[in-house]
Amino acid sequence: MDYLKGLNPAQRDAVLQMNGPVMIIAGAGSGKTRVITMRVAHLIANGVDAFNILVLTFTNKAAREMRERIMHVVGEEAKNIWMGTFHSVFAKILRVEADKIGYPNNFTIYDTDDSKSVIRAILKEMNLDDKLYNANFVYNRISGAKNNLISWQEYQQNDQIQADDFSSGRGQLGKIYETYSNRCFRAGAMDFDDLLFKTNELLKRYPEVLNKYQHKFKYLMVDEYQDTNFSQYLIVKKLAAVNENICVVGDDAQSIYAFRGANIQNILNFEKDYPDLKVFKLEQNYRSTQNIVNVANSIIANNKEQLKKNVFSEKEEGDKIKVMRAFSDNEEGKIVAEAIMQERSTKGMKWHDFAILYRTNAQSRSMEEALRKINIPYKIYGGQSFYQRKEIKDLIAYFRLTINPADEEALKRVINYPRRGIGDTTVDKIILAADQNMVTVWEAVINPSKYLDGRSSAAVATFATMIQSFQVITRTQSAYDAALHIAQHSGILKDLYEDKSVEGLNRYENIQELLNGIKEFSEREDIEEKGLEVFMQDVALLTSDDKNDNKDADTVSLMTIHSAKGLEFPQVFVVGLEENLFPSQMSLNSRSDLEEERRLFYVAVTRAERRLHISYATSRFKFGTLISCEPSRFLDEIDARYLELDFTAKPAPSASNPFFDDERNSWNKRSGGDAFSKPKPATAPPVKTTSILAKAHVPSPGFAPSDTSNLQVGMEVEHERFGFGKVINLEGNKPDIKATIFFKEIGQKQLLLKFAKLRIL
DNA sequence: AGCGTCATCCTTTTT
DNA sequence: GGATGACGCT
Repeated sequence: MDYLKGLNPAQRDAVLQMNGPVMIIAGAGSGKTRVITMRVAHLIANGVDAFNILVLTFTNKAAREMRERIMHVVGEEAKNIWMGTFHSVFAKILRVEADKIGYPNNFTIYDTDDSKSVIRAILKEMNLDDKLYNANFVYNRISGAKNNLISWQEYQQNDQIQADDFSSGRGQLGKIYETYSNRCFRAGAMDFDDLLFKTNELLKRYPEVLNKYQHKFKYLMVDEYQDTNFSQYLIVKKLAAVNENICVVGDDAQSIYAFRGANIQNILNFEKDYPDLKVFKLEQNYRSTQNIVNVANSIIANNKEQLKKNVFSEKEEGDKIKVMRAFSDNEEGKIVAEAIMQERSTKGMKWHDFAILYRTNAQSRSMEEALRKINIPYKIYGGQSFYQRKEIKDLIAYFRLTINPADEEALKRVINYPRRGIGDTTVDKIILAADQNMVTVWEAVINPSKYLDGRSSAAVATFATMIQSFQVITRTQSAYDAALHIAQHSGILKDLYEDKSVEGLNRYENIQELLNGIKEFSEREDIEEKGLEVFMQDVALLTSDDKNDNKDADTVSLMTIHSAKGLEFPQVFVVGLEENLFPSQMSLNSRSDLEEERRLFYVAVTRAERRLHISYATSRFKFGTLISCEPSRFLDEIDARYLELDFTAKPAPSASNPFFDDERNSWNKRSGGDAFSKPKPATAPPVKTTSILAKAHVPSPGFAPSDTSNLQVGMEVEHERFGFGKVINLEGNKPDIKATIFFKEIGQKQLLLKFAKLRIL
């Protein structure tokens, strides 16, 4: 019972409550992971078979770390626990049961890119306006439906949904959803949402299957319960229905995945589902100083929807929270980098004691550049995953196609890469043929003479033969041997080897790295099946940091706040506290979205153990144009007595930026309680420039092109991008009149009048 | 067919 | 500033 030592009374009670429904409301830093770990250990110590325990986590990383920690307490037995993300656990179950719902057990998992690509193809075929039917929008709509367990049939029959779609002019969404579902089914593919949707279908249609897993998983635990969506909620509820040994752990204040369908009501209403629920609240924060906890509390107090709790710290009061202002995103990077440099040397800390957290991935670049400039080692987490790089996806697509030849997205990706003379026209014909004959696309590919004319059919036949040879190899050889064979004989390795550019070299190395990873897999001794097929089962569900984490490396960590959830660092820099960035512009329309942003800020702040720094910039590049920014409203919400303002940063003299006037500087310089509130300077519409090059021209306020039909030589004009100039010649007839204009900043240019946007001065 | 150039859209956030 | 798709040239 050693593991009970070092737990506070609330923690211990939660651990000891083995049976029946349990909800643990765990404030930030309150030892949540520790409680889950110990609770599992306690179950095992009391005779529960590890095979009967299912622990669902939110990330693979969380699952892995938890398994390790449990292993420390209970030993090897921990390996037998079912533990993983919802997606990975139910993908595993679906592989076993796939035939019941009409899928092959080697089904492909489509990632978001695959899904959107399918949607784009459908939109094109249906000839729909891709602005109204933006692929992203459509994807989210379908995803939302699936997360709420609305099938395409139900979608089409639901009056409310149909009314909504028609009133927004998107009446075809139901039809798109239908086609999308059929297309995925034909390809033997499930998207992320299907993994949960189809699990629900399976459990609903096959009571004996449900029964089997209900008895297998006698004890269920769900971490980050506040982030579950309806689909996940229902799976858990069904699995727990017999034994009701369900323990959910979460913190409503840290619910930050509503955009993905997470329903905060799942935690707020848990009590209604299980009347004899035992609730435990963990309120003591062991992570952060009092100042940090107080700041976090003062932020979250602005939210209406929340469970009451009183998070407190008994650690030292700690430093005040430092707020830094920069004049540009690049300068923000610079002051953050310098602050890290200084804190490290004066406090004798390590690089890995620091983390920089941001709202969007795009913000990492300015941080990276600044760190690199003064030689601070860093590592970016998240962002583009290793598995999302083009060359990796290409090779993986060959693997996918070999394992599941129905996989249309994989086929489209590699049928003509490397080049083998099968162009878009031919591919379109194949897909059309498959549609018309109600067969899989692969069916058409292996019988090209039936569907195509002689010339293109020969190339397709060669391709089909190649893939078939890969299938033979894959069935008989180890994952590594098969993978290497495919990399070589597909021509990918050769194609990349011949590219001697720096990027080409890099791509080649990435392929090598993937192959090395597969080799490692092939040499593992803890699994029996080591074929490529088995290796591939997890790949779609892996994310970047699931690969090589060498946590020993002494580097500063950079990541989005979302991916920082569950982590902690001695010193944290939260950057980009600006309106329209954090809170995100997308969140400003609804109260609930804004509250989610606020919870996200809460998560960011509570990552810090000892010292928290917050920064914002008064201008930044967005979509390649410079815009000016206002400090985030969240800064106003923090009780000023916990803050220390550091506005020492001066605009770099070289960056003589026309957009900062003294007037603007002055409102930011006022310190005190309302340091961030703005006397609403008549903010001109965001200042736009086209590039940072000196030649960039800023159009006059209210720039509007004039009617140029009567333009004469000698007139002075302004061009949106080229600036001011004088017309020195006109030639050509009516619609095609060409003007030669001499621009002050750029020099002479020839412009077609019917296209050029000119303002006559 | 294949390649290069131009235009457009984009941004949340992740399994 | 970057990725992706359309279009036009070879």
